[in-house]
Amino acid sequence: MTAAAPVAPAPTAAAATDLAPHELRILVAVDRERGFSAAAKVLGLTQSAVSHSIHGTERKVGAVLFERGRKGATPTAAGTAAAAHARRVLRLLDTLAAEARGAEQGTVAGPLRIAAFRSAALYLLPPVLERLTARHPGIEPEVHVVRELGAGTAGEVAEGHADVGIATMGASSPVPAGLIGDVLIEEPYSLVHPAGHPAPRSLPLVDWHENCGSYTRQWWAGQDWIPKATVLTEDDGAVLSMVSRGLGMAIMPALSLNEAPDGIEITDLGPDRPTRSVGYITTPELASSVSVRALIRELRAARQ
Amino acid sequence: MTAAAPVAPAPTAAAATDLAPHELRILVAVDRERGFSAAAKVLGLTQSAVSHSIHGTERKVGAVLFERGRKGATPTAAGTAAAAHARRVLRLLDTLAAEARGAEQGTVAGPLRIAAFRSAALYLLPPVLERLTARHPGIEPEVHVVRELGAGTAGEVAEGHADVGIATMGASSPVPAGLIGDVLIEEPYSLVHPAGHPAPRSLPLVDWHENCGSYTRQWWAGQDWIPKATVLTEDDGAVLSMVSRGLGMAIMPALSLNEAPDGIEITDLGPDRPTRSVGYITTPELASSVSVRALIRELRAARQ
DNA sequence: TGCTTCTATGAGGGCCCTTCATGGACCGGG
DNA sequence: CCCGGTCCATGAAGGGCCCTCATAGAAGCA
Repeated sequence: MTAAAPVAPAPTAAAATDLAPHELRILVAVDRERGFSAAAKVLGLTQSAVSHSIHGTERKVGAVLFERGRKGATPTAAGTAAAAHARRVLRLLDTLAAEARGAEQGTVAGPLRIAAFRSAALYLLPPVLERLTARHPGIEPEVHVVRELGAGTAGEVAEGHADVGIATMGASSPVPAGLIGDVLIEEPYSLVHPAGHPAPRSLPLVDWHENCGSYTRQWWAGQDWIPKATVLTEDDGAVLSMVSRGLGMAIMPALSLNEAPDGIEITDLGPDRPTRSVGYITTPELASSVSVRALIRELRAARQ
Repeated sequence: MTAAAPVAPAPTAAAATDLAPHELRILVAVDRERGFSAAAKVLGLTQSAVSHSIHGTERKVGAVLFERGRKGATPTAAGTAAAAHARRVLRLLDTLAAEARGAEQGTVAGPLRIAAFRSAALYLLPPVLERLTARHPGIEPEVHVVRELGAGTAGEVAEGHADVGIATMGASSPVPAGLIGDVLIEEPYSLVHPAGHPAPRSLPLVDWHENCGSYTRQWWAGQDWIPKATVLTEDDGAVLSMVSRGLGMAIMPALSLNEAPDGIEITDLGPDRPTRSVGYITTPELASSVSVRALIRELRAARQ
């Protein structure tokens, strides 16, 4: 019974496959800073530590995560995917502690990162968040305005930058693969034009980048009226500004019309008007988190 | 730039708040087993290690997670919430590695880890892998022979040790939960016995561990012939060897008969013969990877 | 009162992460 | 051309952390 037996120090070798939180943080930092040295500086570590850590991570994952070059490190496809997951894991670790503390006190607390496109952040979220924080004072919502281009708000959620996304959803792709969500409201498009204009339909159509034409394209196809010209602006706020100055007319969803200035007339397009769906998106693992569920409940209640 | 800085050994104290994977595993085990000692036994650890770990976890989380009592440990509300999150974190950590590998293979090539039972690895995979590597020279298949006991090849896939598993599938449980797959071939069992034996059915039945009797049990139930004795051997190779030496007869699937030595006679069991299904199993994440899809395509093509 | 079965706690050892030194590779300028 | 600058890689040494080994305390049961 002395120290004779070495008492197998590591009976299971399978444990060597999971990544520790510090490894995840290093992975995320390298992905963000695009370099080992830069990541080391941000983390307060040595470049050597980062190099060793990434090396070990690549061994455990079984894939090359970064392309090392003279100008730093650029993530491979595997590295990008791994960093996205790492952000989600770290986020979930944060909520674990926050919600465990909340469960002890019977409250709901912790940060809640929301990605939303501009008009949703300005006109849809404020009343919702007001009621949410009134009901759960511990929740700290944080809204990031994201342009609904490319992956958009859903991309922010998938990559672990946000917990919940407010997104426009085409009928074709309701929710991206690997995420979950639902439609909250279906809002109509209306015609907006300078007030008192004699022939608004003769003006050029003003559109903006985020307004993926697919929502209105089908409607246009059924119209015998085709605008002579189309002007593309930066965002829906700029569209309204142009219309109010008499420079054109536009087809805009209801959310964007909350900020309609004077000098603008809004015309309903009738029963066949185009619509777009606005919904929420989150990850499967966060969907069961208390704060996310509380937010979704308020969103649903607000849609009426 | 000299050694002016005191080189603080622990510059950040915030790192002390996140939970390592092994702590999460212990947390989940205690929640499931309702006791420190029971969890320790399951994890192959000491009760002391579990106690220390939970203590540290509670300190990091900032809440009491378990109510210690005479009959073990029962989770508090905070403990239940924490354990639920811990399970999600562990699952996300698993998918991290799997999806990173999948993303890497999405490019062109990479290692492809296949878990297969013995006879599949010896007689089913070689021609398939030959065509696969001929078509995709970048793919490096790596076959692990796994005994089809317990979780078997599906377990290897579920635990992230393999990308694709070749498994025998009972009609009852086609594919384990959380994994996806499909049946490739349905192969018949045949009677094998020493060549020229006057009364082969009077010999003892030779069976082997992996041959989960469930496939043939139903067939036996419909037979009026019940073997006098059953001998259990290590694997199907040993069964064939015993039969060839006249020590018994056996009911074996076609795949195992590829290596039939001389002195063995194979008899078809007729239209009501028992069959077993052999299929592939993979994870949803990897199912979309190029190499895995390429392998499955070749497997399907080979089944004819 | 023993026996059994829980958990708690302190001391010590080994693993692993980090730092410290290097070194190699590459680029641009004098 | 070489030299300084910027990357990352690598091997060796140190320290923190986690685990095991003891041992103790507490509670139920015969």
